[in-house]
Amino acid sequence: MSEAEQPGAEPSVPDRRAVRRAAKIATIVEEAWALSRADGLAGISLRDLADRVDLRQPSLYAYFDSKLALYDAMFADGNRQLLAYTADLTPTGNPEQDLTEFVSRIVRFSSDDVERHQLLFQRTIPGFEPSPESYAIAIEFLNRGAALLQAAGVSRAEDVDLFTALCAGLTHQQVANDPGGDRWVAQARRVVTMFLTEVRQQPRE
Amino acid sequence: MSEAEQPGAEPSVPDRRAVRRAAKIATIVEEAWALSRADGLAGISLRDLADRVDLRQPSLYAYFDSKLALYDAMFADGNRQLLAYTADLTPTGNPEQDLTEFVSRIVRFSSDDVERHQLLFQRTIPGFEPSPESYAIAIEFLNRGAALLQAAGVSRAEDVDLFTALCAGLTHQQVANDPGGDRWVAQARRVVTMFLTEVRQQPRE
DNA sequence: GTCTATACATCGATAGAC
DNA sequence: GTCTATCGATGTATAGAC
Repeated sequence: MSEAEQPGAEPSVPDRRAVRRAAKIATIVEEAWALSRADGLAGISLRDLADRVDLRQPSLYAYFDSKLALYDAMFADGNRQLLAYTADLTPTGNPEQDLTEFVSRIVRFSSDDVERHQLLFQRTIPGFEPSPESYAIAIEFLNRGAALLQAAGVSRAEDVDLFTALCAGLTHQQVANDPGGDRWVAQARRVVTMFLTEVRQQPRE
Repeated sequence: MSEAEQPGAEPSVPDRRAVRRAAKIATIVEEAWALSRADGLAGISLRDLADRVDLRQPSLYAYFDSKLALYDAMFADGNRQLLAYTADLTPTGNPEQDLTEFVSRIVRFSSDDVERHQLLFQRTIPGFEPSPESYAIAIEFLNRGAALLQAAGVSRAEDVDLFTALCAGLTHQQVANDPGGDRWVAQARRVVTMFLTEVRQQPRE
């Protein structure tokens, strides 16, 4: 916890400042999620948020240019959480098994936090569009799914479209009708099997 | 346009008033949809809405107790539109064909109006929950779908859950990634065939 | 960076006159 | 039912001290 500078360690000072700043931003985003769970995603008040992080409302502008910029940071954060949520998945050599686990995770992830799901997968905040930097994280996740599909021999655009619709459908129903439960999570394997059977039955192109 | 009362036609006056009132409410709801298409569902301003229907903002409260009550009227209206959109579907005796047409209609309906889809199928407005009366209309539509499934020999809860997820997935992807288009509408038949094949392959209970 | 103080426009909602 | 007037809260933004 020493605040003393090491001689010759000059660059460490701005680094420490950057670390502190990043930590504060992380705290703000975390509290913003907490607020959204209480008042809805669109119901976040910047004054309430400032209270939670021991700041005055104008001081939030030292970290975010606008409320939409806060949503953008939350969007990036949520997508990073999604990547982390599926990070330990290692291919077993059985594509059907891998896809099933992948789908289960996605549905569970959405079910775990409805507001997060709303921000990541629904366009609900008027005027909000993710920045290219934040969107890149979302693309990274999509690529991970595409790689799994590729390993299962799925690459045609219509087949990929079908798969994304299946994932979206399971998550949507899970979130809307059984949040926190597993009524649709439980159908992940069935859906993947059904999907692969359908795709493999199509004539090769 | 006579305002004179007919002798002995006393009950017709409150009736006419009720009709006028209902017509005004219908106009307000219609303009609310138009506004939501421009500014987003959550972006509706009661002042803008009042302007569109030649009222001052507080006068809207003669028709709706709150903004949430307006959303409730829109929810009921949207579900009535959905019922009307599928009203001319008559069973052909071919359940697969009937289900396909049903799914196509649902997806197209959602694709036609993203904000309407958002209000009907997503929980996006903080604090909004449909009233029992409005929700009953939604249930009526669900029952229509359940009847079609029954005709196709589908009645198990897991199978119905799977079907609703398939519908939700197609509509979600269509709305999110190709609004107004038909990229996922075009997969309706494929999805229904895939679904019925899967369901009929399960052991009878 | 953070604060106090303040400003502005907009919002949903209410009171009370007519 | 409709109006005018007004309220409190909000998002947004800035000035200026420390």
